[in-house]
Amino acid sequence: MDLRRLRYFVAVAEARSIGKAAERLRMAQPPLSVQIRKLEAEIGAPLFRRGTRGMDLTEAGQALLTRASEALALAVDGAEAARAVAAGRRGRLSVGYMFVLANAMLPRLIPELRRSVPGVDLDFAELSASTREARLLDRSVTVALCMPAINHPEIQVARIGAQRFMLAMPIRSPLARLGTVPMERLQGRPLIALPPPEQDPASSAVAALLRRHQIVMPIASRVETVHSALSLVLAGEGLAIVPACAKLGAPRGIVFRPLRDAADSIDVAVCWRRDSQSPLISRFIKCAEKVVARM
Amino acid sequence: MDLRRLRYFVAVAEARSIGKAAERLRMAQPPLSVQIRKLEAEIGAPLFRRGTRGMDLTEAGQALLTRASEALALAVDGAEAARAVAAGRRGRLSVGYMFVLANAMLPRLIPELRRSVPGVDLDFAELSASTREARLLDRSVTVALCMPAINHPEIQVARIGAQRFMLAMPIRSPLARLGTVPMERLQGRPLIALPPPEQDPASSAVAALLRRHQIVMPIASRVETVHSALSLVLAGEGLAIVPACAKLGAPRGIVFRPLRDAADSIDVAVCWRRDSQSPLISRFIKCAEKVVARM
DNA sequence: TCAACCCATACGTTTTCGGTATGCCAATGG
DNA sequence: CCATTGGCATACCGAAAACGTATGGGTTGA
Repeated sequence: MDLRRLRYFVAVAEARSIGKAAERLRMAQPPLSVQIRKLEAEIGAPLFRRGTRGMDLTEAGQALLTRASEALALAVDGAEAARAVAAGRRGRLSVGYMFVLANAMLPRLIPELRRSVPGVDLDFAELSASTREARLLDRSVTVALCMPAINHPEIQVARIGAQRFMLAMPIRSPLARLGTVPMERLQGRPLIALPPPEQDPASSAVAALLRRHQIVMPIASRVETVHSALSLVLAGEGLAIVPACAKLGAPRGIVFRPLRDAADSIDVAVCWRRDSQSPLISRFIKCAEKVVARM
Repeated sequence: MDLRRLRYFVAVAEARSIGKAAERLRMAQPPLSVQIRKLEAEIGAPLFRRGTRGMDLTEAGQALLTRASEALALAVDGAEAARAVAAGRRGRLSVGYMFVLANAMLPRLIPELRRSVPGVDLDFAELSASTREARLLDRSVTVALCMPAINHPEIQVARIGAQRFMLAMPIRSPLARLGTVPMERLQGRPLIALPPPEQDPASSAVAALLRRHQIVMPIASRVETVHSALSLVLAGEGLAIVPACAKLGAPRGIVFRPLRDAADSIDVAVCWRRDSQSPLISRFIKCAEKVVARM
């Protein structure tokens, strides 16, 4: 069963004549006649009644015609759909994100994306650092919004901005009086930490910052997310060092202060599989850059 | 866009490997590899990611896969549907009939047909004699139940039985006393006639019967159908000479009597276009014969 | 009876497809 | 570190299929 034959068949059925159909198909009449007879031989039944004034579908031919037209349409539609997906005009863009970042970015990012990639299904999932990496690798997400970037040979990274570290504390903490908190004031105070570096690279940036200033902060608790950390800070369990964007959506009663002499920041990055060459990725990066720039 | 290529593509996508797919397709690996690359060239985008352990669909490939599978299924289904119609396993059988006959036959004919041609859509239409002929010729009905047969070079006929002529009269008519009515008793009595022979061949059979016995009956009325004739008979407008099957469904107050010395009968026939070679027609004839035999 | 129209057949040419042989690359194992 | 294995890609050749030109045959209509 050959698609060319079906195309010829449909043309002849519509033109009700081999000659007319051959003209429309830009070919000579005899080979078309041959192809139609071969199709009839393949089906095992006549598809046309040959009259003296052209061809006319038999009932079997009509049964074939409807399905053949559909099959043809599906084939060209399939090719077009594949091209559209390859060109980024259609498809799915699945984004893995972390809540701290997304809370600040998504409200602007989503409309930006809808404008930039119309016709593409968007799909967002809040994921922990290690899950983001895993789901990038198994391709169940297309891109991940990370802070900091994922470090993995298969994963490619585009830095789209940075977030300064801020100290988060309860509003009635004595440090809250200061506009900027000197690093040495952190010495010995309890820290609400994120999971250790092997699970979440964010905490290694904090650790590096403290180490550089020779500050030791005992770890009062380890929590999964920045927002959990802020809850413990509010409860007086300790201080947290978090990216500036955590301000958005932080509970009332928490204040944020920059750390004096510590211009440290943490990279905001888009990560994706090195072998995913979808044009949606660069479009996503452009959108994310634009949103981060205005944060 | 070639259906073979799509078939190969689907096979490779399912096997996730060119080698495995080639095995399943009973062909060597290199030509399959070539065909896949040709398909990718035609689409203009890679459909697979080539890994060291086989092939994996890209997003574009997935978009193509769903449609390609559907197109393949439709193509084979189309071929099968055409074969089924040609073999009479599916299709449509459109029957044109006259009410007198159908009234007696349809209740048995329809179940018979459903058993004989399951899967075929049945379609019945009551049509006048001239309309039956016209709609056979333009193929809007497949077969016609006629009494008598249609006479036309393009139309083929199978005689499936005959109906004796009966005299229909009001129950209180003096002739009703007789078990059999001698032809000479009809002389001069008013006749309720059907349309003239050029419109309905049935009336020419009646005319021939009367002429042979040298009976003249003035025509009191011409009506379209046998049942209209019976209504006028009931009203006392005249007598009617009708096929025996008219008894079924005749209004109360009408009696039917055979005509003595007149074994005349009118053929019951199935008619169809000479060039409609559908196997449904012979099945229909068999069913109709069976039903007529038990009338 | 002739011309026009339309489909079918015949034959030579060209395109395309499939098979075999072989190369390249990465992962695996001693 | 080298050899082996597994998988896809490339090259070349023979075979099959399709297309075009030329032509035949049947029907319609002037």
